[in-house]
Amino acid sequence: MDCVIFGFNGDQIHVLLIDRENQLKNVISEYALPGNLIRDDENLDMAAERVLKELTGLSVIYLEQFGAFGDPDRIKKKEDQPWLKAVRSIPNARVITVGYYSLIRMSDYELNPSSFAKNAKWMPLNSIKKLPFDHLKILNNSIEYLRSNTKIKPIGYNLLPEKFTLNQMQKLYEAIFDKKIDNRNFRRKIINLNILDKLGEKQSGVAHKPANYYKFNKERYETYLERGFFKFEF
Amino acid sequence: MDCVIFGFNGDQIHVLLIDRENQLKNVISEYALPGNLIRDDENLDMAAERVLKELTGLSVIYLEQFGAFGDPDRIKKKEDQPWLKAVRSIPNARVITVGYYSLIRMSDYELNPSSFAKNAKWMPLNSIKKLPFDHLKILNNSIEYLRSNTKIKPIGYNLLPEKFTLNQMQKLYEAIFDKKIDNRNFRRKIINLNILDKLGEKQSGVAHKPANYYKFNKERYETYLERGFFKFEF
DNA sequence: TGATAAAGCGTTATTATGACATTAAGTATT
DNA sequence: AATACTTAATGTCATAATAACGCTTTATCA
Repeated sequence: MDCVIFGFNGDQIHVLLIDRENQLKNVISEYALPGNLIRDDENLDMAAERVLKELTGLSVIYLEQFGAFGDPDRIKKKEDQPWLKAVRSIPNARVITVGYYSLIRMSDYELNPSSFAKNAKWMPLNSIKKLPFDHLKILNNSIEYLRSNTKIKPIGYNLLPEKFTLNQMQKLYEAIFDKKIDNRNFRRKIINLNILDKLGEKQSGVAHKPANYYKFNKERYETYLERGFFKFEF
Repeated sequence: MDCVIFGFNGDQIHVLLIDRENQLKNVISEYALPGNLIRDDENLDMAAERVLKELTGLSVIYLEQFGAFGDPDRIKKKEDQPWLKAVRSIPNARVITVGYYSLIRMSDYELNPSSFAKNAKWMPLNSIKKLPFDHLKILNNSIEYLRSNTKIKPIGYNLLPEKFTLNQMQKLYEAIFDKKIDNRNFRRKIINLNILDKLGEKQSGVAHKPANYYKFNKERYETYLERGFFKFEF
């Protein structure tokens, strides 16, 4: 069971990693995806929730499964052995893992540091070059999954603040796809979806034209979550 | 490891099931998805291939993972106990399964019955009302997965005969989505994709205007397999 | 020769798309 | 008070895609 928790800070996509050094001394410091074994009495969704909570303190409402990973050598890397020997009762037992991911507001997590584990840390997605085991593969899969999900479903309810501007939303999409998007076309598309309600409010104190605040229309958002938007509906 | 093998006979979607009675006497006759335990030395893709081959004789080129299933009570149904006791060394051990699916031409399978296991059988998808364990849930998930895949990728390369008519292709889509599609709009959409090459050939011996045969343009087909077709590309 | 059955073409009104430039509304600076 | 600066927000146009339709074509069969 491994969890990929994506966060957005208004600019970059981040991933929540845990520092295994704090879990165990005299093992090379290394950040990893929060993950652990599944108990015999819990289902996969429950396991994901529990593991995440135990390792990071985070209670996340919605975790989604995106794949299972089971290369026989996924825990065979030499540098991963010390950690396994220290932590697992059968260090070299074959382990298949199930990947879960979620999207959350980074700010929600940063605001209450006391209640969270000290060894969890946000890392900018682009800066993650190395992870133990097959976590890099798992991470890459989760990103692909996130991207294709973003193409067929609305997204942002759990990543953006409750009130947000269209440009904040656009930045989120740009961060996910790692590319610039034309602002007029983006606006038109999003607005025509009708998943947003325009609030009367505007930004204040900014040294430029203040933007309007929007929030998601939950009902329509959820309709699209179920239905999806496809080019080929037939 | 459980496999959902979809087949198309020109009219209905079928699913390949195995009859457990032939595997083991004095157990209630029941059809199930081909499935078995994963070995310690094989990865998930390999396991799916092997399990399928062992249980049905089928060598399938392409199996795709669609999900992991791990409710603690997925093998706790009373009626499934005799079979488990007879077959598993630890009958009530907790088992998490990974679902794989594939699409194949039924005719390929029917033409060489000798080389295939006698206890495998095609069942029309619509007629499958009961399966052991959580196989019905797995099957339903695979169908959902197949449908949403069909909306974002070309499909049919492994389901249709090498040469086929546009109407055969339309019937495949109608079978997958279980609904009628307008023939002119379907043709236009498919043709504009440019994934088909029109052969000079026509049907013969049919009591109506003979249809043109087409085949997939592999190159463009694969381009779309990778790229997908999305409404929201940004 | 006409009935039958499926194949396959075509139109129209509406909507969505991509590519592109300018104006608007605030603060900050002088 | 005037001007600079910065981001927000709106608009157009040519092209492409869509859904909802009806009619013609080409074969066999009786």
